[in-house]
Amino acid sequence: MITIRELATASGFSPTTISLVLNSSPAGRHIPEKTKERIRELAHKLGYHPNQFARSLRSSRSHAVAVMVPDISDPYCAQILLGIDKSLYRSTYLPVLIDIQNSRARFRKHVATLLERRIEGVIAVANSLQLQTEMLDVFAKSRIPVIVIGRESNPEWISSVSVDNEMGARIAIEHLYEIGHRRIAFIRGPKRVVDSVRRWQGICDFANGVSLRLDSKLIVQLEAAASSSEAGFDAMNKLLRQEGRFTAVMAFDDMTAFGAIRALTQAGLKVPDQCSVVGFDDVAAAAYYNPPITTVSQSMEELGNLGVSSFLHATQAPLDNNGVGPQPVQHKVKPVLIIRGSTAAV
Amino acid sequence: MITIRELATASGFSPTTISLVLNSSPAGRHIPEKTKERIRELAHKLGYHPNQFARSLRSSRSHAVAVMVPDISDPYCAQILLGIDKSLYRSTYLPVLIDIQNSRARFRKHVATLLERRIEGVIAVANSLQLQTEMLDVFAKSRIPVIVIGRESNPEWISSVSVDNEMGARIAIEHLYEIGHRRIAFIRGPKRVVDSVRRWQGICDFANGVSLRLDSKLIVQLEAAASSSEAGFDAMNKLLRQEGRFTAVMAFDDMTAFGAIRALTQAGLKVPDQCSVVGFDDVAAAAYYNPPITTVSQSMEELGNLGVSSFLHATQAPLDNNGVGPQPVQHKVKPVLIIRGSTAAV
DNA sequence: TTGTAAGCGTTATCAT
DNA sequence: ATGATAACGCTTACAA
Repeated sequence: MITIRELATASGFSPTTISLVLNSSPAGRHIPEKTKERIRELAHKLGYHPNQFARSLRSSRSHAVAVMVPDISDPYCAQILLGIDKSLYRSTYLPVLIDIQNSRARFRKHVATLLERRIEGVIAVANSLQLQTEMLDVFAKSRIPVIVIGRESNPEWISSVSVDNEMGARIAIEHLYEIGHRRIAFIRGPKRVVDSVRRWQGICDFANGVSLRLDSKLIVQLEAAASSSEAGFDAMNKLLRQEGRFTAVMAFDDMTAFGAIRALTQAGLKVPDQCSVVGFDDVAAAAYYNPPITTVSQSMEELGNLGVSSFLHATQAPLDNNGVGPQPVQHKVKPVLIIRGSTAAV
Repeated sequence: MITIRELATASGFSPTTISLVLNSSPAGRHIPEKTKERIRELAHKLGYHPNQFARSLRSSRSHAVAVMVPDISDPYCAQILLGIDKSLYRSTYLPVLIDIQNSRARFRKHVATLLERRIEGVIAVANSLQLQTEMLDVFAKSRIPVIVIGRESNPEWISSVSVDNEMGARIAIEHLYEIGHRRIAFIRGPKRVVDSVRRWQGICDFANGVSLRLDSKLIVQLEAAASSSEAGFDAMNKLLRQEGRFTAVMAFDDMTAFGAIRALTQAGLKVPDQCSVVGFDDVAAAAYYNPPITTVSQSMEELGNLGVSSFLHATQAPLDNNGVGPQPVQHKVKPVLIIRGSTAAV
């Protein structure tokens, strides 16, 4: 691997000149174009690639951001990652993907790694509240900005990007209501997840507004911390076993909806003809499920984009701000209803 | 951020001693346990984290591997990533995730980044053949080992981990045959994809063996390079429009199968009662699709694991090998049939 | 217009 | 048993 000094000897110029040219430094503005040309050419020909370690060591800038996900195989994460990656690609930052695997031990081991690599920020996708707090402590101590993407929640003193869950739930139930559904069943998210609470709030608000009665028999509560299609399947079966009738189901999220639809189908009920189902998230599979499901889109790619902007903003800010650190920003994006084949008029 | 020198002054020892202790270097074996204890404690108390840049600069080892995926939001990648990540976690290597987004421009820009960061290897998931060749040139020049995971294909002079596609296709059709299907339709993968060819080979072999006739009317060919549920949907409709009857469909992969099932359902045909469908890959969604699909499992997590072992092997090898570089290894894993709800006896 | 030299934080080598 | 020193490759004052 060729170094700048070798390049210097090879070209007859000094390392300084090479450096100035290759970085287009303002200090090198008086170097004649011809020289620059020659140097660049030679660098290319010899396959010179500046050593980032040396560079980082000198400049104490790593140009790396940690991107933390609770579970990389979660389709919810995938879409957000896509957005993050696309945005980061235009910046000078390289993402260091960290999969926490919902394990505290892993989290802790990774923290050390990240600090050693001097990452300049953390973009965390939908971490559990507990991890967040811990994260804040440890990264704040090193003045590393943390941006949380995904779940609404956070203390005000941390930057976040999330969807307006309350509004999302409202537009979903509104849709069902408008196409004539009155007896609607609900699969509520786990109580400990903030999103569940917000979404339920949206539902209650709407129901109150139009004097729609929410029948407690038609409400099941998800228990496990993580949502899954299995949980949705079980919940739906519980709903089917009780006597109350319903024409539509609002699932906590898409995964839950998938399970619910399977249960419905297995019970011989056609979706959407005999029962409508709506999800939440607009996970990739929502579009190709059988049937494709009507859902509330979080536009997760955009969440990712916004997360990156927030990070970029945060790293710039210290310059403006006299040592206090940048003000955290709370982005909240508007959800959009995507109508597909899992809902129909009664 | 505290440095080793600050730690030295704070502790009263020299940087050398600190380094020896913190790295448990053999050279430090004569340092009394008490001293070591004290140093470690202080390091922890002051939150000392060795600067990896300095370390890498000194040792010219980055402890980083590039993990290249063609498209991060592809569920096929997700599972493999999971395996890679889990294996890498136990090693000293940090993955640098690179999403190529199927774009040559992105690929090229990233190559520079990777070389600058002195990554020690590349684990590439299912890249198109063209990119592979290019990759080999550029990385081979820098003696960086490349491992290709996923699609069977490669020249023998490159390490790879892939599933036995021929066998996979065979066990799939064998399953259909055993439960009584004789008129089987096929959605073949794109011609340019090596996997398609292999899988088709497996099918023909089996058909020959049992003298099963393959009706050309019942074969549709996917055109686009990438498989998608939409393509499967269209292909299935084409199949439905022609007059030949069939009781089962073998799809190129799971995504195709999803689309096919949707088309079948929309046409009023019940899966599996009126038509069985098998996929290939065992993507996560295969388990929670409606109905859950019978498919050939590539055990992608294991592919990921094997990819990492191959990489680890390759980086170790130069030591054994006198400068020639390690022998590439071709791993081929056995696929397994996962029987779920999309197939039934005739 | 170009070059010299110091220093970023670590660790390996050689002293003491 | 511990310490001084040089070197890894690069950037940037400062000199020329």
